[in-house]
Amino acid sequence: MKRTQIRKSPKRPATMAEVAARAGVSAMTVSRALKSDGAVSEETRRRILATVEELGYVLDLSAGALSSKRTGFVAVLIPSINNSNFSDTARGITEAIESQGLQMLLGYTDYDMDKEEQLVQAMLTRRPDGIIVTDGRHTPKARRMLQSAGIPVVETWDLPADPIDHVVGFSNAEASRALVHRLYHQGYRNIAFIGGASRRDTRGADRRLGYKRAVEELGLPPGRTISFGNPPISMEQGGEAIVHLIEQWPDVDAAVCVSDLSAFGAIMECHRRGWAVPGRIAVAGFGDFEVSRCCWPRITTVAVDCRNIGLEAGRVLLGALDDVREKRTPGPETLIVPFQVIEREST
Amino acid sequence: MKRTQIRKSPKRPATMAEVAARAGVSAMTVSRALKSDGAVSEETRRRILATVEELGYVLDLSAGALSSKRTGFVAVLIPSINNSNFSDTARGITEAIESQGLQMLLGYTDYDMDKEEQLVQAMLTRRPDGIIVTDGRHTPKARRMLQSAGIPVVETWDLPADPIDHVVGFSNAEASRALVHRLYHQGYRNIAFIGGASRRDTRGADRRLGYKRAVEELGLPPGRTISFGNPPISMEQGGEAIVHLIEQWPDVDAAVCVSDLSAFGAIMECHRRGWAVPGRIAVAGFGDFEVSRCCWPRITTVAVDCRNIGLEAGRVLLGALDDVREKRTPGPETLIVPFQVIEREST
DNA sequence: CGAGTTTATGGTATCGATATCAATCACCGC
DNA sequence: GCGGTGATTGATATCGATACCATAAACTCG
Repeated sequence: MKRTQIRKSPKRPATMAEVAARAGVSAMTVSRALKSDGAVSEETRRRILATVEELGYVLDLSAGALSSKRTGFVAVLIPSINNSNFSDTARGITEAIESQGLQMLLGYTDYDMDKEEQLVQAMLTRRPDGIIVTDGRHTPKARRMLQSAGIPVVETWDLPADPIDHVVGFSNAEASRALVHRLYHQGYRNIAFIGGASRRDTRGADRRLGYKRAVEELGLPPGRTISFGNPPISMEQGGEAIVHLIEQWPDVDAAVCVSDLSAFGAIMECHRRGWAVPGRIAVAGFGDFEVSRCCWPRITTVAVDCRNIGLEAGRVLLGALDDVREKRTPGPETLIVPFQVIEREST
Repeated sequence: MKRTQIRKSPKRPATMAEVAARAGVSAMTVSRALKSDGAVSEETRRRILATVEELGYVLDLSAGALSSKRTGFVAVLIPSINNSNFSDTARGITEAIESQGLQMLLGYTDYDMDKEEQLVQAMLTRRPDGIIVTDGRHTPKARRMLQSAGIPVVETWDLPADPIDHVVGFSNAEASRALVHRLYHQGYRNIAFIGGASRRDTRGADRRLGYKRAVEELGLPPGRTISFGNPPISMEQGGEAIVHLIEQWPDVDAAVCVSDLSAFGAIMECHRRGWAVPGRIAVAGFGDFEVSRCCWPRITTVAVDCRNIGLEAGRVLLGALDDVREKRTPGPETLIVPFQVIEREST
């Protein structure tokens, strides 16, 4: 037996059916009126929109997602939200996809592959239309889930040897190598590396790898690396590290840091101790953070256009979604974005 | 006429019904087995989880949300994702809610009320279980939508005169006022304010207001304020501003900046020009960013525990959600978080 | 002017889960 | 051995939109 419930309470939000009834049309017509593409006469649309306004109706996309099989979500995993490089990428992604009515579902992995795996699972639970990750390495299970999710995947900030699907990135190792070569060109011969030993920060590990390759190629004294705890590496840790570095190898004349933040911390510590930068030791960073452009001495670094990585990743994803819709099946796309060594006063 | 579709394609993800059929139980039992609380015998659960694994089944929450009328989303609006104060708050919120299986839906307002209004609308479309905003002022329409959404609302980073629902924040004006008083106590008498004139950054405007009140109370020369463009304010802009400031009022002995970032930029510019900080001019900031603790001179600032604001906002929201579930109806909660003036070498 | 096409709209099935209530079964105490 | 209690499971209706197809009206053109 079905009983009609009569409620006066305006608590329960209005449904599309109610709007339809009130406007004297079918629910389907209301649905069309609320999409931009829907073919509805101008007059009807006006009437419907007025009713929507009157009832304070808000479309329920979670219901729409179920029937249309498109959620309009793009899952995005970044290592940390506090790192402005990654948040710039997230912003770029947002800019690229919001014009298509897509919305970002953001998660932080804390530089941890296991956390990434959990997040991939949690995100897939929301049935995103696509997913963008900030890494080229994953746990086997995460990889499997990404592959079999049946949605476009974009790996960014890396150039994986064996991509899952699409890629928008650059080689952290190559970038770091280029930076060391530049320092060599400037005349430095005892070059050390600070950071990047953590198993967690794979991009940092790649940068260290590039450093190692470079010192080998150039015949410089190898093995001068200092590491510290888990990412995210702080400015303070950069300061501590450079002190250890100079204690351990007093002849070093340049330090490449895994990121500008640690480079900045290192330089400030040098100031406090009266070590001239670059007189006593040159310091370079990675990432071209705002602080590096603004501090004194300004920091030599590797610049990548982080926002652009996001824009391109979003663009590639949109393209892939279009391909699915149009039943085209082009192969995965790999886009290599440029990096640039910027020489400043710290070296 | 209905035709049975036989597909070999594993493209289409498995459904709960398929898992159920394969495990020889009903869909309802699968659903229970996948929730932690569900009452299912150990033996059945094991069998179901094995089948889930075998088929690579991933729960579809977007379908679950429709029937349970709970999406598990918490919408969070922050002014900018690149500002580590706000991203720390977002991180705190995530920490607080993820234990309850809730997920954050993040949006950036770009310090723009109109954008906030659009975002509120877009977010409500996803039917979040609650919403957290980083402001106490909103467009009339945004306010109306928040009020009538029928979900708990938490306003943070502010103490609105007329709260919508719950509040977790502090008075930016009071904090700024306290900072000026501290400078006065240190002996500064010609104190200026940099930033915060934008109609967009209401927190910045409040800080400027607190400054004005303080100089009035203390009988100091008023009106020494410099503003610059729209937020987010950059380090570079802080540098430009302090130059204008000193040109315009050569007798200023201290500058309060709307944020640590502009304070840092100002200090660096002073370095470049050979103006001693604090000898020629003292500089204070707001927000206790990492750079202020690490640079030299370290920057006097107002510290707020940003992550804690997020944790508390999350906690308040969870409480409110519990209240709804248990049909309790306590009044809105207002939690005032402390701030602290930290005196360092820049003043 | 009639066949063919386009435009606007509605009816119905369906997306994939969960709420709710009912049914079954084992076990317990007296 | 019987009613009662709690644990486990299932059947069915439903959440609120959109896809898909059908239909009616208006319009096009040789």
